[in-house]
Amino acid sequence: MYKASIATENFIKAIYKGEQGNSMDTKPGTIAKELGITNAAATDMARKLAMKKLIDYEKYKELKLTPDGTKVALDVLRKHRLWETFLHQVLGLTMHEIHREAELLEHLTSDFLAEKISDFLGNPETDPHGDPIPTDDGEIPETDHSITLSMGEPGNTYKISRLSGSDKEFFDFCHSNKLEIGTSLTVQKHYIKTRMIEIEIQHTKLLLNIDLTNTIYIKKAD
Amino acid sequence: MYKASIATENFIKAIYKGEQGNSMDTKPGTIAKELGITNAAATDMARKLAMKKLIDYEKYKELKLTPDGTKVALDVLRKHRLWETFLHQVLGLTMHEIHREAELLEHLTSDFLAEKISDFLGNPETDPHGDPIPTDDGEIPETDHSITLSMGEPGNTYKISRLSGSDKEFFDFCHSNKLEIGTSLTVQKHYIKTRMIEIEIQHTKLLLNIDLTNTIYIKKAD
DNA sequence: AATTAAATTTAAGTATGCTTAAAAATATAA
DNA sequence: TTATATTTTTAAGCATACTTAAATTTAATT
Ligand SMILES: [Mn+2]
Ligand SMILES: [Mn+2]
Ligand SMILES: [Mn+2]
Ligand SMILES: [Mn+2]
Repeated sequence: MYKASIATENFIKAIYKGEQGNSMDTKPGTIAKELGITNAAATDMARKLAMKKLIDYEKYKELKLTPDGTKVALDVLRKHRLWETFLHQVLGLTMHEIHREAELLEHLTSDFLAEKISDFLGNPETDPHGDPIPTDDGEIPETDHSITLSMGEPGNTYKISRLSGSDKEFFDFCHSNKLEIGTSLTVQKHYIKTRMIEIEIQHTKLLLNIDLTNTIYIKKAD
Repeated sequence: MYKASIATENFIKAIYKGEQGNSMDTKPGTIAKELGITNAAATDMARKLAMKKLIDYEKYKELKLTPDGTKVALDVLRKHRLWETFLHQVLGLTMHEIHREAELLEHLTSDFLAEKISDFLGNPETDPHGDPIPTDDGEIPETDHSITLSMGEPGNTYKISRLSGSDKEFFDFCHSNKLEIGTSLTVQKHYIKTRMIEIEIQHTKLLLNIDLTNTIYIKKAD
């Protein structure tokens, strides 16, 4: 299988993230900001990846992963989430610590080692954030049916299923406001103009920014 | 602290290895062969590292690590050996597997994570090969007093303390000839011309090549 | 629709880490 | 000691992954 460089892997992962979530697109500028590089560098990389058939690239259009590119993304994502699970369960690292370390380790982890970690953990389907772990042949266990909190309907009650942020601030905020995986919440109201959503959780009202609620996933309480 | 690239870390580690063991020097050609690069590339890298004050470099002389360079070497070596110990004890990887994986992971391991691993393992002083693990402030626990098997005196009996090879062949050979850490052996005779050493181990005579005995360390049985 | 703003692309340049080929220095052997 | 072989260095070049600055295209405003 094609082995990409660290820069390439991070770039492709960023495109994948943009293709999936609703919080981000796959325009070069968006990818550039995500990775902390200039727009020029992103365009440059896009041209190179297009030549390697990892993305489809038309000038001034959004970047799109090819099947080969998607395979690279899922491979790295699998290793990322296996490391997060492992570091959390075995070494007891916190939510943002596991992400920070996995962001590095994911790039120098052999398929062999990934399998060993997966076996050790009992081949888990989700990581500690609730994100699904792709299988070694690039399938995503999407028995999930969760939606982002941004999509929650007013009046309905849900359980939090995924916290897909990455930095310390995000997890600190979630923790101090009882936004934890498994906790129930009721969506109250959408404020379109101010891009806020009002929820009630643990008898407390919260007004959350859409950018935040895009990274929080919920599931109908069964 | 200065963060070196992967290529730089491997290069400096190779110099360190040459400075320590008796099996290798630190001439550019030797380092190049060790790393699988050309002599030209090694000279090139030597010039760059000299500018960064990580090595002392005089043309046509051996490469010598500065104190800063040695610090880099010990930092990477610490992470390498912590990973080897961890992967062996927790995931049950074999001797050559742990080396292969640690050779990669060592470069993308934060000081933070290294400490977590060390703590988890109870701050071990040696890795599964018997090699000492440098401390986080760059000390090597050399309470060891072991010598290479090449230095063993005829008639004396020793215990094997370290197996410092790295590839599968090496460990397969050691295993099938009972060359394991802790096993006793008696040095019989040195053959200078043919560069062989005769030993007796588990009632079996073995004739070993000097290149091999340079990577096997022994200690006077106490 | 025309103007302005923002995003994207191109161009030129830099640092890293390699390569091959040729030149220079050192080591080995006759 | 001189010739030969080996090692080391220099030189030129290439791919990756970035930068800044300028040109171009697209998007947003008036
Ligand atoms: Mn993560
Ligand atoms: Mn990463
Ligand atoms: Mn090793
Ligand atoms: Mn390495």
